[in-house]
Amino acid sequence: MTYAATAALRIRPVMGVQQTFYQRPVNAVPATPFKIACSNCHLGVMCTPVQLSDSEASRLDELVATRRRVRRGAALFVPGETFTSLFAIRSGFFKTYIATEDGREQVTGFQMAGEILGLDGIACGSHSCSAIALEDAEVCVMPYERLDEFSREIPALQKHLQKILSREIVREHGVMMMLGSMRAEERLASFLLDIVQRLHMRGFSSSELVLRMTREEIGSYLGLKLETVSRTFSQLAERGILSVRHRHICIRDASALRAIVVNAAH
Amino acid sequence: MTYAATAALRIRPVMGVQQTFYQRPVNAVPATPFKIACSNCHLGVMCTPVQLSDSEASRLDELVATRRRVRRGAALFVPGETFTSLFAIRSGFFKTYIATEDGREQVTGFQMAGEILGLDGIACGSHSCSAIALEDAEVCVMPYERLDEFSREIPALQKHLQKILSREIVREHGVMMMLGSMRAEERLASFLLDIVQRLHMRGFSSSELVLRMTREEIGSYLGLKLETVSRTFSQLAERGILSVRHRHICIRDASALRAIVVNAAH
DNA sequence: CGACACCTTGAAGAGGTTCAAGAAATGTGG
DNA sequence: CCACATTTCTTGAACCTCTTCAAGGTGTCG
Repeated sequence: MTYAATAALRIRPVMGVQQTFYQRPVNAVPATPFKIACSNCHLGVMCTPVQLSDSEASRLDELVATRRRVRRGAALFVPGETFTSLFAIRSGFFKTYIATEDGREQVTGFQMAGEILGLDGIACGSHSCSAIALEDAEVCVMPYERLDEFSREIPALQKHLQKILSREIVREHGVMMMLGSMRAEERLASFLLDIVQRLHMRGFSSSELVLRMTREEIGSYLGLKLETVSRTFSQLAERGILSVRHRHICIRDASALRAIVVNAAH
Repeated sequence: MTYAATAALRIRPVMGVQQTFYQRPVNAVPATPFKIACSNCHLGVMCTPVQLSDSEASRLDELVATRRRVRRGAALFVPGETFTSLFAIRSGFFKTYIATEDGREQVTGFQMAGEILGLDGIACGSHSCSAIALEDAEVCVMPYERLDEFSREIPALQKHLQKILSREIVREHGVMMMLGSMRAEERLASFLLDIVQRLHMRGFSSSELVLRMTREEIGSYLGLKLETVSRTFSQLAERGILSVRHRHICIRDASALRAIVVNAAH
């Protein structure tokens, strides 16, 4: 077993079934192996790539001030909270959402290990959305001031933070496309493909997954009501494209699922 | 007339009616006057605020490599094009949109003078969306490498670029909310309020505006068909909230318009 | 094991889309 | 500068997708 794989296990222990959501099926072909320990972690990509000298690399170890545990259901930050740090997800699963005065909520994303939370706070010094852990989680706390200071010394870091921000913008463009011009079935299909692809990058199955969010949260993200999400799951299952047992999803016909997203003429 | 107002005229000449879209009505109370010439320009905010020494400020004049004219209907950049520069809009009006293989388009935003284009290109070194001028425009070309270099010397600049990126993320959260959980009328109302507020910040009327985009482009942005946009305009006009003469819109009852966005219970 | 949260499914209804036709602006070329 | 072609906009009617309301089922957790 490579160091990379060990690291992966460290990030997301694969133990008992109860704990092991998004578990890699026993008989699955090992997914594309990691090149380095943190290759599936933005922070990792932020630290490791290419042009870092040893001294720079060791300097980066100081970037993470502390770790912070977030229990399932608890908030990592809430709107209005002063922005002090970015958070790299070490383990666990989050949702972010915004709320309006009149009580409407819109889930803006689901984040998993290796992704960065808190980017919204840079804009005006306080957070504008909530980040809620959907399973017990641990994050690396990176004080923004420190990050900024390090960026000045390590140009690659500065550039990388900008890339992470830009990537989020591009991701949201995709969400806008989905919300603006796809039908329910296409939205759910592209959602599942997105989640499963990101899990696959982390070494999990590309066909099986356990959702960490409710139908209502999926619906909020997709701009649909929970009943519509449920019905659409059922329809895809009936057509043999998925098996759905509550939150346990198995993609039986991935190309059919992709075809739904792409071929959806009109 | 203050220098600020002069500068505003320089940016957007107010001459004949044919040329003067978003014209400030003759009898309108002058809108919140500019504090400084570029206060309504991200680039300006990037350059001018607080902690810049004279030498730093003069250094920033070198940031803009060239100006570039973009004719109405022409592209500033297209998907796949190598990312080299950010663009500050000096005058004119743009739309950005992404397209899928199957020909669907989604307008991701409308940009006006003082706003920054090209942020999507940072993510992976090439642009992922198109930027099209909706009226003859001029942009300041800021080579990214140079920007990056300057950022290292001028910490405030580095921070400001991050803020611009983060602000775009937050803006898109708002779009997601709109697309995900608002009805047609609410979407159009929030769209108009957004546009008119941004125009007002630039010294134009807070009640009159001339749209630079078609119903179809508005519809694409709002996740609606052009017919629905047209009908919704008509309904709002019938209720006395707007006057609509093609692209010339007059907001007759701004608080009613705001109430549509906020009070939309459910 | 029982309470609670979550999910599924049905039926009726609303909001938005589609298709179609005509009217109003805009731009073009003579 | 005017007439014509083109684009853009409006409006109607039928249709369809998704929502709403409601009831019952399933899984989870204390």
